[in-house]
Amino acid sequence: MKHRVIDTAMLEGVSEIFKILGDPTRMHILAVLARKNVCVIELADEVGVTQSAISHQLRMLKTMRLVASKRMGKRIIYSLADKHVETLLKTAIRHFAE
Amino acid sequence: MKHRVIDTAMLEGVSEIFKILGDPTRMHILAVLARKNVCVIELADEVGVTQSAISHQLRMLKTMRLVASKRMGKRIIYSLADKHVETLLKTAIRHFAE
DNA sequence: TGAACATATGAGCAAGTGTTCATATGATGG
DNA sequence: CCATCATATGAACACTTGCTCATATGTTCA
Repeated sequence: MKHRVIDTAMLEGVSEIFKILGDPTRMHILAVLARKNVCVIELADEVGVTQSAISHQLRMLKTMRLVASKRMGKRIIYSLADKHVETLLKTAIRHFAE
Repeated sequence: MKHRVIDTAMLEGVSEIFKILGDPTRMHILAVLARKNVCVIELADEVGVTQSAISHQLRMLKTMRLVASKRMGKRIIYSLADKHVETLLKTAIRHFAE
């Protein structure tokens, strides 16, 4: 292996973010949240998987700081963490449209 | 499940691209190719995995039309498929830098 | 042509992933 | 305060993934 020209840590970091986005369910969750802030049950309904599956994925998305949450009455409302995430999503969609 | 507002096929497509980018080895390959066009052996050397592993990944990257190849003497030189891929990579890196 | 080099491929395996089911935890409001 | 609703969590699973090893397939040029 030659002298390293490329920052490995950066590669790991970037690919980790891509990996998160590389799953249809998570992508769907983010796409819904890009349109409106909703609770877990509504997410499950929109995405079409169980509440449990949504919860598991939300935990991951939250750990990676892609989504945020706040309690509203007896619901917990999820939203995109920041504009940054939104930009990333929209860029991706634009790129896909080609 | 409610009336579908989001294009599922699009979600699948976009997340499929992200999935490809969501692996450090593939990311590393693309990062090298963003700097120069090289043969399989040199890629293996730079990335630090076996020739076989590189070949397997290159096949995937080629199928997804992210890289292109052309024979030069006894070597096969790989390169990024187009500017489009390059843009995607650079965007990702910029986003990661934050 | 054929020995040597470059790349591709297939089987097999260990590790990782996303889902479901069952259940726990937590918070609310009557 | 406690029944109920909302969310989170853990175990188990089928499935996928990326790697290695061995070998096949090309390609070149002496």
